[in-house]
Amino acid sequence: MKNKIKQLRGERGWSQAVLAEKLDVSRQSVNAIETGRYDPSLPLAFRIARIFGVPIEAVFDDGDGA
Amino acid sequence: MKNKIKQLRGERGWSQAVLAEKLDVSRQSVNAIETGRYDPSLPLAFRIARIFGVPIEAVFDDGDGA
DNA sequence: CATTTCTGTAAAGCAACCTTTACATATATC
DNA sequence: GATATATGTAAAGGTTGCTTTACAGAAATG
Repeated sequence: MKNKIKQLRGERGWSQAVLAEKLDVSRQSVNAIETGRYDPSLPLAFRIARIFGVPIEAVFDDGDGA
Repeated sequence: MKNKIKQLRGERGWSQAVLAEKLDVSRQSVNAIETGRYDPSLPLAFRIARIFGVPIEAVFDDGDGA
């Protein structure tokens, strides 16, 4: 599952640590999700999308079926 | 995390077993998600939304922050 | 060059998701 | 009443998500 977290985060000038704090998760979780090591849970995906102010589909992309 | 799977499924006349087959998961998983015992993974949430032809936010609702 | 900030990754452990097998109940149709 | 379909739930086990602690390299700043 691809995502645009790095891009959205960069546009706002937030470090991984800052985003992690806003999301109430560890910095390692942000890094792991951003680098594609694993996908976030659905509740966390909602928080991520809401913090960036966009729909979930604007952050995550399963190509066509992952 | 609340969801409208039961409603969307009912509108289409699909049983839990039929939906499970379309999603490629077990019937028990569909039941557990539908009855709120746990949330689907993000990839599964994408498949669910796509099968119903609606955005993820139209199926799932975390109230305001779960 | 020294220090700080940011990022990437690893290991160990707990919690959540999802599976298979199995049983119980309800409703419908014969 | 018997059979079939639909739903709800449980237990055990594997996989994935997320944590804490820890180390290392890259990039900025003094």
